[in-house]
Amino acid sequence: MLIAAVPGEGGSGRLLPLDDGGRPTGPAVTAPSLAAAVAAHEAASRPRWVWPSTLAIYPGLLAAGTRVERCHDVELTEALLLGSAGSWGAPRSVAASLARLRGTVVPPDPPPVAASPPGGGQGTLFAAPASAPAVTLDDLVTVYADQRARMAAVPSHPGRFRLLVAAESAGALVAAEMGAAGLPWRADVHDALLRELLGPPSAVGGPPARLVTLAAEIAAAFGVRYLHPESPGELLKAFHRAGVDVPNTRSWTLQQVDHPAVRPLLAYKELFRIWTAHGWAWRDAWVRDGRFRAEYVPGGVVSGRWASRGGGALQIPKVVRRAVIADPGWRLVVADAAQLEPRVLAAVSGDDRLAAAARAGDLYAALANDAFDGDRAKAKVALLGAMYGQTGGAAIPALAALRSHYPTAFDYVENAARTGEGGGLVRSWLGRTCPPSSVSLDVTGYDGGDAPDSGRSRARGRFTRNFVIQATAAEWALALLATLRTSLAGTAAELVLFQHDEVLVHCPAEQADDVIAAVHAAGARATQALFGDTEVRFPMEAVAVDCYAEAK
DNA sequence: AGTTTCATATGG
DNA sequence: CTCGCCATATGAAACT
Repeated sequence: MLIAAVPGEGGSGRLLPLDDGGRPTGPAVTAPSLAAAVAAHEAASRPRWVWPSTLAIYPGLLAAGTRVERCHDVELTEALLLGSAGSWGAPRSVAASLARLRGTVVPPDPPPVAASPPGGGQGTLFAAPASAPAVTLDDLVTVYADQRARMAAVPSHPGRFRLLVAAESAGALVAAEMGAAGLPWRADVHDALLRELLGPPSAVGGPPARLVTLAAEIAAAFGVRYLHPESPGELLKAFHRAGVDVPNTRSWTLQQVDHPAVRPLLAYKELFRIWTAHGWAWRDAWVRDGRFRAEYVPGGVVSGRWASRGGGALQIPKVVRRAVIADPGWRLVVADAAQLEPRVLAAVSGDDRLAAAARAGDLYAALANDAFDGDRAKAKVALLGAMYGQTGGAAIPALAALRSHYPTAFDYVENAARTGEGGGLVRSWLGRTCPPSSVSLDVTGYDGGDAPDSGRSRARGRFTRNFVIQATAAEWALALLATLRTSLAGTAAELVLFQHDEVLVHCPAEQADDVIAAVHAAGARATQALFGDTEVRFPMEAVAVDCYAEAK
C-alpha cells in the first residue's frame, strides 16, 4: 500500500492512495492536518509514504507526534537516478523532475537553508523555502511513476538499486527523527570540563585564563612582549627569528622542533580549538534542554555518507564526549562496525582468500598471519594503502605483498582507479554512481581532459578507487541503521547519533541488553541484504555505558 | 565592509 | 607536499 502526500498551507496536506504500480486507486483527499491524517493511516495500514522530501515534511510531522514506518523520498531518489544516468548536479525537486520529463524549462533547486541554532531564529518546522512552489499530487504521482520505470532500467542490478532507494529513504526518516530527539548533553558537565581544561571563562568573551597564561609563556619563550599564537604567519616569523625554519605550524611539524615555545604552543593549539569550536559559545548556541540538536543531511556526501549542518555533529572531539551522558535510569548503547571498509573490499571483490581472512574478528591480524609474517601493522598499512591509493612511504613494499597474496581484491581497486584515471565513472555495490570528474573539479582539479598520467588524473583515480569502497560501506551502514530503526520501533529506545560506521542508542537501562542484541542482529541482516550468503563477517562492537566517553 | 581562500583542527 | 580517501568548522589572511 502506497499513499502519495504533499504538504499544503498551515499544516494541511493532500493525500492520494496508490496501488503497487503507483496508480491512483481513489480520489485525492484534502486533510486540514497532514500530521493527523498521516497518523490515522499509519495506525490503520502502515503504508509506504510517497512524498517530495522527507527533510521538508517529516520534522513537522514529528513535532506533532506522528511517526511513519516507511517512505519513498522522491528528491533523494531523483538524485540517485540522475547520478546513475551520469547527470550529476541537476535539480532534483519534483518540479524539476517533471520539467525534464516533459521537456520544458527545468527550474533550479532552491538553495539549502543554512542551519540555525535552536534559539537563534524563528521555527522552521513547517516553513517551506519561499522560492519552492507548492507541489501538486498529480505532479508527484507522475514523477513517482517515472522514477519506478527508471529504477527498473538502471544499467545493472535493479534489485540492488531498489534496496539503495529504500535504504536512502529510511535513512532520511532516521535523520529527521535523530534531529528531533537530539543527543543527550549535560551542559553542567560540559561547563565543568571546560573550566578544568581552560580555566574560568573571561567575563567579556575573551580567551579564558589558561589560554592567556599559555600565550604569555609562548611570548616569553620567543623573547617578545606578545604575539598571537593562533596566527600561522606570526608564528613562522617568530620561529624564523629564533633560527628555526619550519614549513608550516601544524602540531605534527612543531613536535619535531626543539624550542622552548613548542610545549606551551602545542597545549595552546589544542585548548584554543576546544574553546572556539566546542566551548561555551558552542554550548549556548546548540545545546537546549539537555540535548544537542544537529541537522543531518542524508546523502550529503558524494559517497552516500551523511553530512551535518550546524554544530559539527559528526566531529565531536573525544574529550568533550564526557558531556554526553544518559538520562537517569537510561543508558547509551554505543555500537560501531569493526574494520568496515576492508571487509567491504573482501565482499565486493569476491577475493576468496581475503574473504577467508575477513571471517576473523580482527581482519588485520588474520591478514598478517596469512601474508605478512605476523606483522599486523604492516598488513594494515598495506590494505589501507591499497584502498586509498597510497603512492609513497612504508606502504610500497607492503603493497607488493598484498598484490601477490590477494590479486582479486587488489585488481578490484586497481580497476576502479584506472577507470577514474581514464575519465570513467564507477558505481558502488548497490549502484550509487560517483560524480563525473567535471563536478569534483574543486576537489581533484581534474576536468577529464588531462593527460592520462597527469597529477590530476591520478588524483581522480584515487577518488574512484576509494569511492567503490567508501560508498559501499555507507550503504552497509545505512542498511544496518534502517534495520535497527525497525527493530527499535515501538520501544522507548531512540537513535541519537549516527557517524558513518557508529550508532548511539539512548534507552532505558533495562532495555540495554535487548538493544545490543538488536544491533548485532541488524548487522547480520545488513550483510545478508547486501551480500547474501557471503563468507565475510561484519562484526559490530556494542557496549552499554552511562557516558559516551567510556566507549573505546 | 563583506566575501572567499588558506591553514589547521576535529571526525570517520 | 606526511602519507592516501570522505567531510565540517573556525579564525586569519587575502581578495573584491
